[in-house]
Amino acid sequence: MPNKKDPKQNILDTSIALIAKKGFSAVGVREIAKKSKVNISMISYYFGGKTGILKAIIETYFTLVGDILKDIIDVDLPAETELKKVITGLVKLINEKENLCRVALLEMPLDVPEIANYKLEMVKRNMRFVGKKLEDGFNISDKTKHVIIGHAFISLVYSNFIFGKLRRKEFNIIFDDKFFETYTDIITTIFLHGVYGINDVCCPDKRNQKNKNNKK
Amino acid sequence: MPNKKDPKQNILDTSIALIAKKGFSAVGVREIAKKSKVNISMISYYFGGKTGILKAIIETYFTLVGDILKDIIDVDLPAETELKKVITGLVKLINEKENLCRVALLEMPLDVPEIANYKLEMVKRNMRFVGKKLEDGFNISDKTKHVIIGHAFISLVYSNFIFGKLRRKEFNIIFDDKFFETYTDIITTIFLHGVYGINDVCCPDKRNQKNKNNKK
Amino acid sequence: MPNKKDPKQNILDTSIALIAKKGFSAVGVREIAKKSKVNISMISYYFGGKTGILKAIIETYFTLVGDILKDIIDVDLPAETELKKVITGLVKLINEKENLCRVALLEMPLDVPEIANYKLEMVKRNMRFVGKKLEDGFNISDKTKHVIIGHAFISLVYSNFIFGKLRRKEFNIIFDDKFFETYTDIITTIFLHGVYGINDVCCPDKRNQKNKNNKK
Amino acid sequence: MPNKKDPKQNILDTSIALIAKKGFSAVGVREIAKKSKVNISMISYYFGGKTGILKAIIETYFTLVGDILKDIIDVDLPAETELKKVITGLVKLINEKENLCRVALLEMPLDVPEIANYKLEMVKRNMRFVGKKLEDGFNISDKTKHVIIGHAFISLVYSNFIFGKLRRKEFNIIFDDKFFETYTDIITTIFLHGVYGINDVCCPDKRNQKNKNNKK
DNA sequence: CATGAATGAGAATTCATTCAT
DNA sequence: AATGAATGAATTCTCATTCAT
Repeated sequence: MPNKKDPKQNILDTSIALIAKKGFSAVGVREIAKKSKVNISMISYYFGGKTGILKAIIETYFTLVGDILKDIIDVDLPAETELKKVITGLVKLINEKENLCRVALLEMPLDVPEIANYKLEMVKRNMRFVGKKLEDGFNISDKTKHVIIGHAFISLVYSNFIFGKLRRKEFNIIFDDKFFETYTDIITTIFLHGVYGINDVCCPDKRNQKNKNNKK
Repeated sequence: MPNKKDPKQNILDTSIALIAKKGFSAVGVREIAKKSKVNISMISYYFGGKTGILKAIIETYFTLVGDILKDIIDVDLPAETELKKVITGLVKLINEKENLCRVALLEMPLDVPEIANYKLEMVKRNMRFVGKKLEDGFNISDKTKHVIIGHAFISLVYSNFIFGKLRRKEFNIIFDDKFFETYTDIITTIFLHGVYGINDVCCPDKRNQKNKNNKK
Repeated sequence: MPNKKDPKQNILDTSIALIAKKGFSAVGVREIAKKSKVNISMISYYFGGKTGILKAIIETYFTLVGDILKDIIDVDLPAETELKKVITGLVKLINEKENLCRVALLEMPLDVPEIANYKLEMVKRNMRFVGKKLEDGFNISDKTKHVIIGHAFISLVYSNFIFGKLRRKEFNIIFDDKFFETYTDIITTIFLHGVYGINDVCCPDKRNQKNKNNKK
Repeated sequence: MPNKKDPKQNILDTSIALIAKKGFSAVGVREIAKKSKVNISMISYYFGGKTGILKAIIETYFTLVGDILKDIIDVDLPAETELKKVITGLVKLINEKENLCRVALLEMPLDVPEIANYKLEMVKRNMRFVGKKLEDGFNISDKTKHVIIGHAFISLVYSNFIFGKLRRKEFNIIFDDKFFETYTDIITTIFLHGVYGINDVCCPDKRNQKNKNNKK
């Protein structure tokens, strides 16, 4: 429990929870300070102001995502396996740090160009990974398609978190490890089958066996 | 241009644009009133307060979606065709009223239970449609899978709008009718192939015809 | 029930009830209009604005008080009898139109000199009556005493209404005709005995019999 | 002059003066802040909002009254002497802090139950004192009479302040120490003689000499 | 390093009144 | 005569930030 140890991390954790719930603008520094049990001035002191918190959150998120990607890319694997690993890694991240992901991805950059640009840079970098996979592994080279499929990919991975939150109480589904396993499987299947479908290629698994002509 | 005609609609249009850009909490009634060129008091007068605007937006959106679904469901069609028609309809709606959709779907309900409940009800109603299709047309009856695939569906359909906005200026892609045609095709393909993949069934088109030359 | 008949009186009645409860400034014209079931503009139309209502209320009250005094003064009676009649009349008025009296007497004139002056004029006129009685009937001619006793008189008469309202629910006293009879008796007794006491004269009733020389 | 020293007391003093003059609802926090030469936010900061000021005023008043009563009750005195001391104490308080008294006593509680209940509790406590005196010293035990005479008592004591304010400029009476001495004497005389009158007992002073048994 | 009082701009809402219909 | 939409000023309260201690 690092809450008592590091006030900066404490503020960050509280902020993530609050912003995920209410949105950045709707959360006040007073509220954050009170819940973090630190003095109001500490927020300006540590983060240079309210927007500094958002920046720190976004940085944390993209660092984590970067780590996931780097670990997978470093090892040379077939495109499919890589994608599956990436999806698994991302879903694990979302599962563990859902609020962080929500804030980092969905909160508007509030006309703060510094944040907007940083976020854009990160998104681009991650997208480049998907783009490369599509080109290398699936013979899709059209840039427009890259964009569409790239966004489809990230949307699929995050779908449960974007649209599921509102409906959690409605279901008696328990969001345990088993659920996330199923979730990862289904999302991976949809994406892989879906992308093969774009290339008019059936059955990814069989493709590998038959070694059909999917030239790069 | 009905801006000069109906001040209520004028306020609504301005609000949608501003909220889509900055988020609900970050937009002030002053700003809305100024851009709408109406008196600040008119917002309370017409909508009973700031949250009334958000409520009106959400109502408008779900009415539009309801109309799309109703038109398609009324005619009895095969599941696949229906899904494709729904996707086409939704993408058209998003294309025409992107900001409205963004606000209605992504804005947090701000702890206003009235809004949250209404939104939830609408989401549930629409989800039921996807659930029925999955059961009738794709032999998927597990409830957990319905939820996951349902959210995957809506995420896919909206993917370009959730994650694409930030990157628009980066690409020289023009978001014209042709783009949205391509977009609709790809999303439909991904979803259909993806869902068939879950059932370990290859090539949806072939499945139906069982013959070859499945040219897209 | 004149509510449906005369909208002006309707507005006035509603206003009296509301202002008595919440105070003049705390009551809005919207509230009055809504409860009176008339259009908001009618208040300006009939009374020339919100303060016009207060003016009308004060005028009504002092007219009623004036009528009471006139009826009693016209007939030539001994001071004591007159005072008792006045107290009886006023208590009856308060009993019947408590809210009207409360508003007319206790509401601050809000820096509207027109109202303040009118009210002052009325108070002076009524006070003159008490002053005359004190001089004629009780041999008290010192002006300072007139003021003090005059205010004591009016305070006594209104005491139940000024301080009693808050505590009504506390008691199981029923404010019926019998109560007001007792109330009138006690107040009259206190005032008469009290004023005689100032002159060091015991027992007003006996005084009349003994016809003592009550010098100041 | 503590105005420059303690901004909280400064706000309170200004508020008392303004509310006494115009009524609680008619006074705005802007006005208070401006006259107190503090920032508007300080009112919420110190008192938690506008109603917090009223609450603080009422608390101050009843604390002061409680102190007066306690000092007198602690010493065991005959009922008459005690009452006279109480009246003297209260008149002194009113003289010194007239506006405070006016606000605490006459301002409507504005439908804020917290304030209303507190005020009621205080009024009840103080009334109990008068009730006890009436029972012990004057053989008046009927509860209805207690209420009537209790209110009469407080009304008498405050009479000059309730009805006198409006007419101050009219008289050339100077409200100096001598006036308040006269005022205290007259009020005490009226009340004592008045209450004896209720018991049909003449001349309280003589009563003591003659040592009559004054049964009701 | 840490505090919390103080700031002034800005938040949403409500006000009494007016005016075209 | 009567309506109700529209106005703009005024309402209370909260905001993120700063600064002296």
